[in-house]
Amino acid sequence: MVEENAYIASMTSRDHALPNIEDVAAAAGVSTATVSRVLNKPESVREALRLRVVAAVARLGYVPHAGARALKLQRSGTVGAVFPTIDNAIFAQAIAALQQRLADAGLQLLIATSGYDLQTEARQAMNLVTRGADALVLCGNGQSPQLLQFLRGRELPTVHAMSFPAPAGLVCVGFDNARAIGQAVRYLLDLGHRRIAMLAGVAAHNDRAAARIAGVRLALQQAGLALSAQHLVERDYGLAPARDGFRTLMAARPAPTAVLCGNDVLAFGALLEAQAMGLQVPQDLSIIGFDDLEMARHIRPALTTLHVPTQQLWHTVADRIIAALGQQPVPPATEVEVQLVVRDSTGPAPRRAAPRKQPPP
Amino acid sequence: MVEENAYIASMTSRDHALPNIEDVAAAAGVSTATVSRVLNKPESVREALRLRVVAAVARLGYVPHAGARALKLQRSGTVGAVFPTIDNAIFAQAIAALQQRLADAGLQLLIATSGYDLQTEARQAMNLVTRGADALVLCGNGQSPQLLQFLRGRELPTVHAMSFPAPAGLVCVGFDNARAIGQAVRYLLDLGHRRIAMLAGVAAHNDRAAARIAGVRLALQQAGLALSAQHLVERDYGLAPARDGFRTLMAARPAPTAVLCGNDVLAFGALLEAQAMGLQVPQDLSIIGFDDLEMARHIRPALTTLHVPTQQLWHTVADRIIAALGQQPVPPATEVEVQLVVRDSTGPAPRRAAPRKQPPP
DNA sequence: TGAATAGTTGTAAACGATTTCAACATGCCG
DNA sequence: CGGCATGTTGAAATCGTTTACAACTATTCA
Repeated sequence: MVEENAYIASMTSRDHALPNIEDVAAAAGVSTATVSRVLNKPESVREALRLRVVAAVARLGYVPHAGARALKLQRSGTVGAVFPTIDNAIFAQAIAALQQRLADAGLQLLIATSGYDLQTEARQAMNLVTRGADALVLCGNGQSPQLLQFLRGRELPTVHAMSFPAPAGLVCVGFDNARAIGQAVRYLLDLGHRRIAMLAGVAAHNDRAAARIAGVRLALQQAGLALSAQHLVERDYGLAPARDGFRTLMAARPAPTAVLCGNDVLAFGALLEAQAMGLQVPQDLSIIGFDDLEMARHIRPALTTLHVPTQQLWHTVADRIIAALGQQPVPPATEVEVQLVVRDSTGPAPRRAAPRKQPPP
Repeated sequence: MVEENAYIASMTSRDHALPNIEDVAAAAGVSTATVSRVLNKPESVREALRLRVVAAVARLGYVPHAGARALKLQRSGTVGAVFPTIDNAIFAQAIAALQQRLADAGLQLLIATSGYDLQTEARQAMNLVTRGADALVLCGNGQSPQLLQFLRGRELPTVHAMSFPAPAGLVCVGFDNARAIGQAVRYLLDLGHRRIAMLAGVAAHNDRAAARIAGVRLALQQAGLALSAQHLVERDYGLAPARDGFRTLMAARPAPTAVLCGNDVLAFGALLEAQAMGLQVPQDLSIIGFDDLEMARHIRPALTTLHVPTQQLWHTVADRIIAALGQQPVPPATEVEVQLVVRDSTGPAPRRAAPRKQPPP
């Protein structure tokens, strides 16, 4: 059966190239219109013919040409997304959730990365559009003006994820970074901490990192405190930079009794470096993260952190995209809830001024 | 300036749709052929004309239609890759390296995930081809027969990553999983360990996990030992399953003095659970991972593991794809070197039979 | 029986780019 | 000044689909 079919196939198909819809039509003895209908609206063609066509498709191994399809339909079934990096579990999960939901709607995700650089983000986004993306997903709302202008000109459905609210005219799904981290600050204040430091992401070119710093500033200010310059360091999101940054923070005098971290990766670095320095967490020092990665509940001491409902957030992003592509109305701003999860890396402020060592003269 | 341009644009372009190459040609007063040449082979058109065209392109915000281009050129400039998951740092790094190198060659990466399921992998791969992928990257060489047949029929350049060698006719870049893990086994044997257990990935539907188990079996056998059933558990790659699996292994009697893990994530789980159980690593128990993720050198005790040159591996994968698309010869099999990195999670086998507790009767 | 209707199928015209081929202009040489 | 090579440009065919429209068949009802 199989050999016979293969033989027929080799007789009927043009042997120099991939099978065509025309080849299939010829093989099935119908017109190309019928083949197309079988593939796109099967119920509109008679059972007998349909089976003949399906058989021919299978026999020739026919796959419709995506480009031709996109050309005729004026859409590619493709959604572009630009992430700062892929090498951070929070974005890996984001991609997984986004892709999954889009795939359910028959959409393919195109991914690009910006390395936290606005120019690169703009280039990559335009590149995705060039490649035929029907819609775009971006992180935050700190895009370069020229990119925003470009998108406005194209009327391309775009969703800004992980920020809330967004400037007028933009569709966003996310949370208020400043307000979210305020919860953590107030929690530390309630525990009696007064010397609170921040190990932040690099604010330049990253609106979320900047918002988190601003949130800490604001919450401290509301308690009559300030975030002193020496109690704020910014580092790239990586374990090695985090450990270095943490060491810098702990060299400040007076040393902080609590360190708020811009994300969980920074917090893991801080935790590990604290252990290496012989500090007891949370007795000597409290540490708080942001994101609630899987490792946060497994590491010892388990990390107190701000839980971001990543899956929900990115599923919602996908839903907004799907709605927009389906010409359905899209709510301009959607907020997801970020909640403090208290685990074992935070505790009451220590009584002593500086834990353990005295500063060198 | 900007407003003026916008005004002109709105006058000259068909206002109902995106600008066409014809619109650009009209705006510049040239033929579509010239516009195309300016975009693809600029040196072949006179300076004066070229500038007129470039200006028109900018003014209209023209972007060539990817589908039309793919249709005419019979290639999309797109490479598909199917990963088991994205939510594991080893694959995140892989994607980053692959994407970066492909982007340098003007190629866009299309990503899909299989969830470690062969049927899903086949579906996703075909989906990527349908979407116009010019080439394919797959993990391992354990693909379903029908997928392999489909690919043969299409003569689609395909690279199998992370395995070596590959069956005849397949192009692969990777390492010999069994041989690699053999190094770790021999190292443990040299340290005096005799009761060596394995916390493996799920072998069914994952040729790499299976090969690693086989490698441990073989290396033990060469030393006159065997991997007993109770000293092998398979778990999904996640911290929670890893901890559960580790607990199961340590309940075996006699308890193992060393645990080889199928990858670093499993090893992290084992390490954390060991600490939770009050075991001293490496005094009571040695643990070895596979992959050498960034966390491996930061976690305490630092993890002894098999270092995989991920970046090099995936850059090479990209190079193979680029060569194949450029009609250049492609070496069928490329091996990268996996090396044992000794850190602090391994040590001499303890003298006592079972660490700490005695087995219940 | 004939006409109207509903249900299938085919013909052919787009969709938007690239590129062959021919036409034209220009510069050079004899 | 004629002929030839060289360099630019445009007209038109082509890639593989989808779909509006027309054509045809079968069914139903008067």
